Amino acid sequence: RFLAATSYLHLFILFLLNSTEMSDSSKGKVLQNTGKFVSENRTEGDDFFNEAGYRQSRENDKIDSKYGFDRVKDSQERTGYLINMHSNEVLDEDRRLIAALDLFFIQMDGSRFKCTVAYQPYLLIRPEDNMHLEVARFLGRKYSGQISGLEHITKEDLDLPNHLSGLQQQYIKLSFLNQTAMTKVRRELMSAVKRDQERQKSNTYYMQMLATSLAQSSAGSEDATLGKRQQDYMDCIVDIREHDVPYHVRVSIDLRIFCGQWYNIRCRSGVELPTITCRPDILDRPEPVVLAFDIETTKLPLKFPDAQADQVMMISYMIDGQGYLITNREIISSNVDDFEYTPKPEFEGNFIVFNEENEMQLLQRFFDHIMEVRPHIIVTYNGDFFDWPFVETRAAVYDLDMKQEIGFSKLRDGNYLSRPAIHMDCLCWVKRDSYLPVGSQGLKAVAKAKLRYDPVELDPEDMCRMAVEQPQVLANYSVSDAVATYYLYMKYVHPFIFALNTIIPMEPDEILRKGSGTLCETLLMVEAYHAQIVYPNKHQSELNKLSNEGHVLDSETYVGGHVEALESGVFRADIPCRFRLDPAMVKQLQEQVDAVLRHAIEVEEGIPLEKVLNLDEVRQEIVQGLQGLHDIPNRLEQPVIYHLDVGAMYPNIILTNRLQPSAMVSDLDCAACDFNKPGVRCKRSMDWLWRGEMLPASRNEFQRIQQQLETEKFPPLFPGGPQRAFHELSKEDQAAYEKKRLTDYCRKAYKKTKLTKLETRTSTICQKENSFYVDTVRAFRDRRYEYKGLTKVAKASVNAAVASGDAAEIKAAKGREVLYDSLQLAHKCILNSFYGYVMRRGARWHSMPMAGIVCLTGSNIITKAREIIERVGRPLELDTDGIWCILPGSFPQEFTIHTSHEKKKKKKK
DNA sequence: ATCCTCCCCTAC
DNA sequence: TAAGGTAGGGGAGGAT
Repeated sequence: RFLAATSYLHLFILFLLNSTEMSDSSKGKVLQNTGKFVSENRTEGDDFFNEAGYRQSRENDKIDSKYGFDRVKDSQERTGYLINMHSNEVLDEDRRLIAALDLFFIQMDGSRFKCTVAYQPYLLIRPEDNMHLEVARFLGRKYSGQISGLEHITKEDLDLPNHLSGLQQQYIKLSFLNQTAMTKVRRELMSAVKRDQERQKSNTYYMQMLATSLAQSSAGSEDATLGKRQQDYMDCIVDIREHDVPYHVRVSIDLRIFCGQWYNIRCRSGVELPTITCRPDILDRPEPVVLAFDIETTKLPLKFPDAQADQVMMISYMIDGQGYLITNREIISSNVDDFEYTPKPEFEGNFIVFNEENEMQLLQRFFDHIMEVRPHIIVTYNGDFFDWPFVETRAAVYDLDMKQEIGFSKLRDGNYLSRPAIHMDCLCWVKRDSYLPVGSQGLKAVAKAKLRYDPVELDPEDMCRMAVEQPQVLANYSVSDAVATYYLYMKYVHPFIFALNTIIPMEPDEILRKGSGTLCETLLMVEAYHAQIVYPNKHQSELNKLSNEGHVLDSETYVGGHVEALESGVFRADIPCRFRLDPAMVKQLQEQVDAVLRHAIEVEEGIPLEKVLNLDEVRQEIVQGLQGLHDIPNRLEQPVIYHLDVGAMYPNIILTNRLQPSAMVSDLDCAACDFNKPGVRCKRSMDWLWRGEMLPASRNEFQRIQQQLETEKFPPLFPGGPQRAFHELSKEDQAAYEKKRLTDYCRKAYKKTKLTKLETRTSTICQKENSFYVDTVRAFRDRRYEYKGLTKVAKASVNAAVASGDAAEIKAAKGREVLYDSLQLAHKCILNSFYGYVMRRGARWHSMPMAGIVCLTGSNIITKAREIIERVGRPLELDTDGIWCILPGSFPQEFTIHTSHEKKKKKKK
């Protein structure tokens, strides 16, 4: 009774606080006490209202308002560009905290608003067959305080035997008011499922034993299980799905809401779902307020700056192209005047200087300026690990709380983030998407490679001296980093991230920072959801797996790309080489000339053969050239050097063979499938190479070591705790101890710790399988082709501009060329990840056979190509999908085809 | 002195 | 917690 009294008192005080606050801020509309404040069915352990959650939600709204994102309360229709989203919690009309997604919009005129979509988080569970109703009733009772909705649904399950005939899997969808409630219930459901799976495993062994010895036990065991079922329905839950989808990803997928798009938004009363309609017809991008900053600090000679002892000397930043510099006059010996730093005409930088007395005033000035302009996006270069933590620490020295001042603080993975403003760290883009080698990932090198100018460089050891001796020079340098960061962001990072934003259901800063495999998986989740396909759970690797021969596997994988280094030396077009051609191969090429020409002209260029004007001449020239090579196959002549490569090899292998994790089927899958009739063509057999590294010890030796471990004691879980027996350790720790002990044993007994084995394995790929995976890959490949096409167009316009001598146009066209080229490169990285993703740890769609097949198929293609080349020239080096080679200079190479088609001229190699 | 493992970095 | 993959060269440093 006492507990109940305190909690009511608590709620009541919070309620009072809340309603006064509301009437202050919401100007007009005040949430009324509906009288449902303390609802009848509320129970003690009820999580619908928790104080911490409520305070957090208020905190969230406060900081959002500080940046001008106030929650829309009227029902007027607005058009807004969705720039960001964050999960939040709001009170419903029963004053319960419910999960919601805050959407951050910019309007055409630059004004801002926030709109909130309430959406219940959910997960799926699958009870044993014929137990759905009972389990649903049971769960509804057991979790009446937590579960807010319970629904029987069906989903496409690609692991379900015979699903191609239309069979679907049935699930119970459990919805929750908020994530706290879901997490709590999920924990118990998951351990129930885990228990069941272990029972299943031992059951199979048991059943196998039974099947071999006895034959008449089925009737009795059914009765036994029936009795048990009535005891505890928790044990009837055999699977749990989609319980680990981040909330904002869930809402974004289900409601098809993506950042980087325009929407019409009309809110309705209370927390009813607002209507949100996409406006793909609006193509203009709004211009968000972008602030890029960079700091210079003092430091000791040959040391890295230490935020505890060193100071910020300068902060330079750009806001929408206008530069600012704040100096710390305690360090900088004289005032710095306004100046200009424009490394290139298109990267203009006029700097206004604020000379502040000391570091505290410098920081305060910076924070005040941020709150004055309220940037949508703050840009840094390695700000996550240098600038932000340094500023935060220095501010704390003066009792300035950065989170209080501007809303930024260290959140997940040590990244500095805020709710209303996005932090874009350009270094993340450089690492994942720029295709620059690690040695060129410094800001200076990136500016050179991507912005195409030579930035000011300065030895860090000279900086402190220059603060005293040459403040203006230091200012120039300081500012150059802010300029590079700002324009790098505007030119490359922003267009790329906000292009991906429209197809990947995440927050912009996540799209910038997540691994490429996560981006792939999220794209796949979007496709799967809309194809009604239930998500597989995250893949878990088996601990201390045994090989087919009973050895403990240290690691297993597949053989990857094929590499050959064939010749070394200096090869140049002006140094003659000796060639020994194979006349039979030359003859063969000669015979295929017609077919090759037709394919190149009709299929690749899309020009009908009859529109070609000089087909015969070209054909004749090629045939004659080859004839010359055929007649004199041993030659000493100047070479031509080629790199021949297969375009987008892995994605195309995936597409042509319809390779996808769920299509890798076993005999059992096919046996259960209705389409499996004699002579069917849906089963494609493909080989791959498995490679395992295993410990040489036998199974018996391994078991002896396991028995030995059972008798030993192990270090406590926490210092000072009791020692633990082997079975008290976690499964992972057990496996680690086993492997460690076995390795030591092998070193002594076998004098080696590793046996490597290769095996050719064959897998069947179902060609009828639901194609959502390959469809996703194809869509992404085509997206990349679009950017490649645009690169080509831009290149052509550079040439046209050069010809016309229009300086401004040359620059603009070159800019477009670099932009589209880097967009297509970035897409290439994610495209290739669709192959690598299937072997990623924890991938939902995981498959070693699929990755192995991709590589072996590619390896065969490139090997075949090399065999042809060595008969008409000399291959020098071969790597995965390309061959460096030399051919005789007289080999037929380049021809111009004239057509009457609207494309006037075509060049063909 | 030699081998082995780990780490870093690049090519694809 | 979050996490594309394999092939392969080369250097540092420890074990034998």
